[in-house]
Amino acid sequence: MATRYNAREVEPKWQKAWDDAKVFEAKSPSEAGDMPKAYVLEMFPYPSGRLHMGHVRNYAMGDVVARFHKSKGYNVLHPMGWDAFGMPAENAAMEKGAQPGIWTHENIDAMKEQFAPLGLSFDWNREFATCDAEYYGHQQKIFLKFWENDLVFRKKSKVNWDPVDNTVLANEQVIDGKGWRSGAEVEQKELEQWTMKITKYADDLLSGLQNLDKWPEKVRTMQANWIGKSIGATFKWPYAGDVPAGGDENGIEVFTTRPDTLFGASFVALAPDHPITKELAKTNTKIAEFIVEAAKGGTTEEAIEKAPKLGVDLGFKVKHPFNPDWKIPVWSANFVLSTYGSGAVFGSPAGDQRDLDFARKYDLPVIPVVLPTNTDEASYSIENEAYTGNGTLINSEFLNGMDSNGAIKAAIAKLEELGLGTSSTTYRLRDWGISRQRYWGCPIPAIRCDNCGVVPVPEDQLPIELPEDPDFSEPGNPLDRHPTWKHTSCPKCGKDAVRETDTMDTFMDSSWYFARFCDTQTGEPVNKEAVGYWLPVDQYIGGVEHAILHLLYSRFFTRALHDCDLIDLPNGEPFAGLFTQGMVTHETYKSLKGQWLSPDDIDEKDGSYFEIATGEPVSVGSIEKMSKSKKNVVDPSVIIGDYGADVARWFVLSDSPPERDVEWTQSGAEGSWKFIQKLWSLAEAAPSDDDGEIKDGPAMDLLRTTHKTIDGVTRGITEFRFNTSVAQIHEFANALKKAENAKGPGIATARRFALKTLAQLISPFAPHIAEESWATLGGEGLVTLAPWPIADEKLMSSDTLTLPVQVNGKKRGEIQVDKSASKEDVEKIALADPKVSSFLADTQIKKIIVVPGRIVNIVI
RNA sequence: GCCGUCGUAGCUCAGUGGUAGAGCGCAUCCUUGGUAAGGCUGAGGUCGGGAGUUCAAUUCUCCCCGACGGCACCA
Repeated sequence: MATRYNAREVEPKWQKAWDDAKVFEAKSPSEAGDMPKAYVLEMFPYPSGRLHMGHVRNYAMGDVVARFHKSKGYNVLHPMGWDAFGMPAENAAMEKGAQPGIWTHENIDAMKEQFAPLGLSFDWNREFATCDAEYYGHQQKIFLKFWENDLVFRKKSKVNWDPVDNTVLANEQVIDGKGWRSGAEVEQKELEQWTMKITKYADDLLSGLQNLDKWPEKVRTMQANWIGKSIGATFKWPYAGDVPAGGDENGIEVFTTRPDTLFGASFVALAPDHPITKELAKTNTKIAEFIVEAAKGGTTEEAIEKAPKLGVDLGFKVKHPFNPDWKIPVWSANFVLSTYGSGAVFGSPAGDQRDLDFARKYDLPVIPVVLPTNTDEASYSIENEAYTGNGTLINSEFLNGMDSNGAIKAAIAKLEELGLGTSSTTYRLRDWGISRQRYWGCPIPAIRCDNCGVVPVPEDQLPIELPEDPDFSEPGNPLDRHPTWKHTSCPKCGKDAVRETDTMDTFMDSSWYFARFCDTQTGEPVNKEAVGYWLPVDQYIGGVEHAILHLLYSRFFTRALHDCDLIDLPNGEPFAGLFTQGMVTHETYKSLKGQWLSPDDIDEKDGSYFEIATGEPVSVGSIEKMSKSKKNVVDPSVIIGDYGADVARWFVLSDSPPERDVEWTQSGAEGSWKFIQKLWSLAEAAPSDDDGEIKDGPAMDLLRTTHKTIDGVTRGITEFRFNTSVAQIHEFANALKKAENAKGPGIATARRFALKTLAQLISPFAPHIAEESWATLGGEGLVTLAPWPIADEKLMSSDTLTLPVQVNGKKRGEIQVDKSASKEDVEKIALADPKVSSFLADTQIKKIIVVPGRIVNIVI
């Protein structure tokens, strides 16, 4: 008797079976023996309290990979935890009076409850939250190690300062120059920051990218751009007169990638906050005014792009390095960045658009020095467009006639000979300031003592725990104004001292959690042996928005941990394979009044949408990432409640390629529901017993289809194209449906084999119905633990082929030939085909092209 | 401006130097004891546009158009 598939009963049953059998617990290296290991990790979530569809997609993908490897006999580590520090908890504290710790743990509990019904193959034994004192205590130990090894230091640097909330803001928290929370105009402020020496590894982080062949090209390019290696020369421009106030004795240092254009120099420009500029401004109001003016420009990209070139003559000159008689004026210009290179450049207007714009504005000379290839020197001139390419050097004394590359080398050699400079490499990457004036983060284990300066907290005093009674009634850092927390004694001299009240950037927390997962019980920050076994993560999955920050910081951390001898990871790479999945999107809806409406608020009638509450028409907007603000969210828990986890999982894996966005639609969800039902009806209709050997006919066809499907689905998984696996399973299900009416020797055997294979193939995607089908079919044990089927290549194709026959490149007929037929035989059969021959009447055949196994083309 | 990805059926996407495909949707019909349904059949495509290479181009090359993403006063 046929029954309806009831996900609500079936899914919890199998989740319990997996739990009872402890199938998702990773084995220790010694238990694993010869098993290969697979560390599958999805970026751990921030515990916002609600699971969203993006999570479902991310974790469903990881689950496919993890379950597949499990079936392939790997020892799989697939852990889950919580990236639990950060601003939202403090915002909740300020808005609702919730204590961040309590609020966060409530959220974790709520999300864990939502995770459970999804049936994901996590090893929950290894769960932790980064806000656990145990975890961040270890992080403090790592911090001390880094400190010992000069990988962390204190540095004054410019930061975004929100004067209302009294805190540093990250760049991404500054929107149009204003604090995202307070709306206050953000100030640039010099602050002492704890800083990670990521630039120590700049070159290694760059060259390491080349070996990450299982990373998306896009991410590698983004990181390479971010690191921004430039090869060129650093050299000095000696002063033509006295050393200006604030200046280095020997001259002004500049960096350039184009020393070949040196003879085109017409000015030297310093950043508005270069020491010389700042010093001169003290006695010169014009310069002082310029600094203020230059600082005004907005921080948005648009503002930067539109900002006109501005400058001020600083009133002194330098000598050209190659000709001491040639005096060049020194300016300060708003387009020179103090944070890049030495904060000073020389302007060679003919070869740089910015320099040209500047020169035209302030009437400085423009000397063409690079002649593009195949250009006549006599008629060559620069108007308002600089030539930045390579060419032949002109107007450049000893460099004349050389090509750009040769001239670069010659110019550097000359600078070295003169003792003014040398070839050098500059990076765009800057050291990582990690101080945050926040409560809800990992306390920095340092103590400030009037006698001894800044002193590390002794390791045996760790963890420095956060106080549980922060006061959020006013802006600023609750740690700093806490009545007792910061007061302590100096570990060195014992006198009264204060703790560092800044906490660490939350990106610190996520920079090593994957190493902690390897052994969450160890009393050390990380267990070297376990890390040696599990790392690198074989497959890491997450959003592309972390392409630079999190992934670069983690690559830095593993290098630093290795150099501090905390782990052994010679090539320093934490993630061997990376996949960045697309978002889940949904249509947006607006009411007549222009308010966003949730999909739950609307109804469809005859193809148009109406607001349920008012009956008014609804305008359908663009398809966008699901977001609370636009209300275009579909709650995974509701979907799971209505349709079950397998349907939700199936949907997010079906339509789009994993790296692209997927649009959630009601009809698509219903389609997934129907398909799950179909899978169940197929299993139920299975013959109860085999009926002998599979021979020719429908049984053999089904067997071939089965093997083709095994191959296709497997490749879809290993190539991270789950949507193609899903499509093949659809086709396979159709073939099985057809086979229900088929007759012939061995058809029951073939169907039973096909159905059991189907259960195995769907198990990484829709594991619950896979188990239920498997059990119905009499499969042994859990399908989750059954070895992955292997496609028999011999059975993937048939003995005869259908070949198209073209006449002059157009298809005119089809012929059936034996796989082993010779070219001559194929020609004969093609020419004999009545359809084909009708096109050949009364003509001369010029040529017959036979491509074995593919096609026949008759040229007339 | 620079870099990258993409453009195939109404929608979401496979695919390939040689027969243009799947799922969903749509239409017709069948079933109404698998019923928040199921099944049969079908329509629907100058494979973004143009040029080139080739016996043959949706596929390779070049140019153009469009969409999306990243970077961007980085010397």
